[in-house]
Amino acid sequence: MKFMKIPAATITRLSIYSRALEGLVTEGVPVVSSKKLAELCGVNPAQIRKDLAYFGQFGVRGVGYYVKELLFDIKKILGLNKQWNLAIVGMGNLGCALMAHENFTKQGYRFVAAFDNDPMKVGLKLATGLPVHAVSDLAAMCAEQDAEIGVICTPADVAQDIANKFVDAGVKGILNFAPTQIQVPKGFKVENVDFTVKLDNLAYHLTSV
Amino acid sequence: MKFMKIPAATITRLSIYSRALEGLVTEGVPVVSSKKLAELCGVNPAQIRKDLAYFGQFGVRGVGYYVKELLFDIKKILGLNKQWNLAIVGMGNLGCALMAHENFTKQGYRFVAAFDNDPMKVGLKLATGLPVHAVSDLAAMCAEQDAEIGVICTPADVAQDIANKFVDAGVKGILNFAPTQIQVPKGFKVENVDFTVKLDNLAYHLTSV
DNA sequence: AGCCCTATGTGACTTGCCTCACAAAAACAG
DNA sequence: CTGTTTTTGTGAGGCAAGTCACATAGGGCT
Repeated sequence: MKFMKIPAATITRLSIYSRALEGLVTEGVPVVSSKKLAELCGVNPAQIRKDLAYFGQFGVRGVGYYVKELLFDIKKILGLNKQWNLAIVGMGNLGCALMAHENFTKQGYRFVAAFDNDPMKVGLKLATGLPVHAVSDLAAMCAEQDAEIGVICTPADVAQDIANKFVDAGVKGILNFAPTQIQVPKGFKVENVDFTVKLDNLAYHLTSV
Repeated sequence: MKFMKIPAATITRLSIYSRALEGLVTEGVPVVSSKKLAELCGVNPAQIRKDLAYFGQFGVRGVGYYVKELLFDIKKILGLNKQWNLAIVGMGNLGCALMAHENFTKQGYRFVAAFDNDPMKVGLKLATGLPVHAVSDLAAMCAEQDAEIGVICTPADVAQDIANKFVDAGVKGILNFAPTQIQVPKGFKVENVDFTVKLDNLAYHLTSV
C-alpha cells in the first residue's frame, strides 16, 4: 500500500479492535474473521479490513486473523509496546479516581507525577504512594520523571494555564478532562475527554425524537 | 432551510459553542461574531454559521450574534431547557467522582438514583445524601425517580448486563464510561466516554512522529 | 494433485461533511 | 436618503471517509 493519510477515526477504531481482541484472547479464541470482530466492535467488516490495510497485511485469506498476532501487531502500531509516563494535575475527586483506575495501568500507562494547586493537598501521599507536588514544580518534576503525557483534571478556568506549563515542560501530548478547548502550539497533540458534551448529545437526541 | 440531516458533529460543536458563550456571558460581552466565536472554539467561522443555519437564523448581518440570546437558543436546541434525571451504576472511585462533579449539576443534569453490586456499598449514603441501591432494584427505582439517562461506571465485563437492565427499565439513553462497546436496540442512544481510546490515540501520534 | 470453499485485500463508488466565496441584509455616517 | 462597511446566510465545489463488490489467495478434503 502506498503512502496514504491515515484517518483519525482509524486509529480510534484500532484501539477498539485491540480491546475486543484482548477479550478474545482471554476467552481462548485463536482465530477471528473480520465479520466476527466487526460485530463485537459495532462496525462494518470492510472497515476493519481497510483500517488494517493502511498498515500491512495481517490476515490469512479463507481463514481470518490470528487473534494473538493481530493484537500484538495493533498494539505495536498504536505504540503500546512501551511504557508511557503520565503526569497528572488536579487531584480532586476525578483526578484521584483516574489514578486509581485499572485501565490506565493495564495498558502500560503509568503515573509518574501528581500535582495540585491546593496547599492543603501538596505533600500528601496518594493511595499509590505517589506524593502530590506543587504546580510550581511541574516542569522540574516532569523532566526528572520523564513524563511524556500530561493529564489535566483541573477546573476549566486554569486548564489553559496548566496546558502551557505542560508544553513548556516538554511533555509531548495532553489528555484534557477539563471542559474547555485548549490552545496549543501546532504539532502538539491534545485529546479531550468531555462528558458534558456527550451528555448534551444525549439530551439533544432524546429531545428531538 | 429545508429538512436536512443534521451531522452528529454539529451537535457536538453546539455543545462547545454553548460553553464558550457561557464564558462570554460571565465576561459581560454582549455581542460576538462568528469569527470571534470560531477562535474560541477552534473551528472555522463558516462552520459555526452553517451549524446554526440547520436550526434557523440567529444572527444580525453586519453585527454578529447577541450572546445571551444565542446561548438561550442553543440550549433550547440541545434540550437543556429542562432538568435531566440521571441514574448511575457503579459507585467506585470514578462513579463517586462523577456524582460530585460540578459540570453535571451546572447544566441541569441531576442524579436521582445510584446503584452498586457490592453488598458492602448498598445502603450507604453518598455525600449528596443519595443512598446506594442494589442493582436488583434498578428497574423499580428508575421508574419511581423517572430516570431518563443511565450512567454506567462499572467494570467492562458487567457493562452490557447493566445496559440491558437500563434498556428494560425504560431509560432513554446511556452514558457509558466502561471501556466496552455496548449493544443496544436500534433507536436507543449510547454515548461512550472512553479515555483509554483517547490515550491510545495520543500514544499513536507520539510514536509515529 | 486438484477442486471447492471461505474470507481477505482492494479498486470503484457513494456519501457526507467542511471550506470557500459571494450575495443579501442591517447599521451607521454623511 | 443614499453609500459604505460589516458580517451573516447559503449554494457550489472539493475532499475525506465509509461501503460495496469482486478478484485473489490460502487451507482442507477427496
